[in-house]
Amino acid sequence: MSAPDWLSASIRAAAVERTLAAGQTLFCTGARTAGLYEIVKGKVRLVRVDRSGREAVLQVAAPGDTLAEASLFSSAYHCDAIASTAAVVRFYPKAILIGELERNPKFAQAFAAMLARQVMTLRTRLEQRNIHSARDRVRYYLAINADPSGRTVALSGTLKDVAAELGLTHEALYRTLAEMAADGEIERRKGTIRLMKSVT
Amino acid sequence: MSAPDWLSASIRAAAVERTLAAGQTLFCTGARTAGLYEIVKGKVRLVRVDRSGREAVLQVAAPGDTLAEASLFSSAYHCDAIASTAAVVRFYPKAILIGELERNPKFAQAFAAMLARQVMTLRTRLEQRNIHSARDRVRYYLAINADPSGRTVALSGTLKDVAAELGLTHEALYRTLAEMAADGEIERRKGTIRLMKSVT
DNA sequence: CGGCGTTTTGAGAGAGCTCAACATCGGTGG
DNA sequence: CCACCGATGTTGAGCTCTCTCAAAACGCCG
Repeated sequence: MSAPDWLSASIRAAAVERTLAAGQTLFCTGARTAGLYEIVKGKVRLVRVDRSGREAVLQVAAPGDTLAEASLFSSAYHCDAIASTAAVVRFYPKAILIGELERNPKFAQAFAAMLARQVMTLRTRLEQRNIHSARDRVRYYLAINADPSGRTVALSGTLKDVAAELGLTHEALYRTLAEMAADGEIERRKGTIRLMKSVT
Repeated sequence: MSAPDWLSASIRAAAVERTLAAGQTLFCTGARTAGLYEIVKGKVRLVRVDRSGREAVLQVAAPGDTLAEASLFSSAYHCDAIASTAAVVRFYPKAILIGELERNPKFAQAFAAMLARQVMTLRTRLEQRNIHSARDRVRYYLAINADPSGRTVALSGTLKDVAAELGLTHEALYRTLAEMAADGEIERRKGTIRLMKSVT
């Protein structure tokens, strides 16, 4: 969720890089936890699959983000990690991180802060899921992902991906965006969306 | 999310207790963060209110749980905390905790572990919200909140509260429970629900 | 050019939401 | 002790909204 400025040089040295093809699985639910990953390139999504086969997207990690931080304290992964695009990840073994956590208070604090940010992000997503109207949910998404000017939103990946992240079917998202564009609320461009109304 | 075994005695000493009436607000969104709270008695819920007035329940803290941990690293609260019942909370000032975090690696590690557990809990709730069928969502809730025997679930508070936690209207929850009882899937008793089918 | 995945649009149905009425329970006060 | 009151619990009916299934246009890449 943030550039890993909290990873000290000594830890970085112990890291191993790994390349993933699009669609490749990094780890599965139930597998023993080995450590955490930092995304170097590409996108990796964290999902859980329920028995009906639906895929719930828990997180989409972009370069600089880390994956599976929580699993440091757990013996098995609780989600599947799948590369959305071709990707490169850096792997940090669990034992080294835990050792650093015990020895280096600065690192421990930074790590805790990172987890705290994750908690807030997840809460925001939970709040988003409470919005029933597709249009309001899209508005919320746009508001959160808008660039500092609050005027444009860069779309991460395909609209289909965005739909999954929003918990909508892709059809519902297409329709909603089309309506919003027709109402002049947004303007669609290649890979970005311009907000015409300022976000309250 | 866990008994605060990670709070050292010296920190405990600095804590202040406070009593809340049912419905009373502990803190509001946007207020400057003062520290975190431990629930001693009663229940306090963490909510966000969207512009349509809907209340999204982010967490229901019971005795032993802590509230607003993430806000240690943030200058303002991001949710409202409201007592669901009459409650007693213990307040731990931010400055003391941060000091301890820097000085005591054991504490920092325990704190990080607690946050990691929160992250997993939130992900589970996010997954739950992805389930569209009311019945499946209730099943999921029952499975998660079942006691070790996996046979009975103690209802925390009113069914209305549970409905809010599940992201359902209370009518939908009532109906679903009635149907499940009619189908022999559950048995309803005062304050508890017995699962008749074992959870897969 | 052909194939595959994304993007679009259409029509229908199901499921939960909304509004509404009523029952039930617990507490309060006369 | 009983009437009253508010909140919870319960059930009914209609409606809206998204999901689902379907089909077609578009864009990208080999």
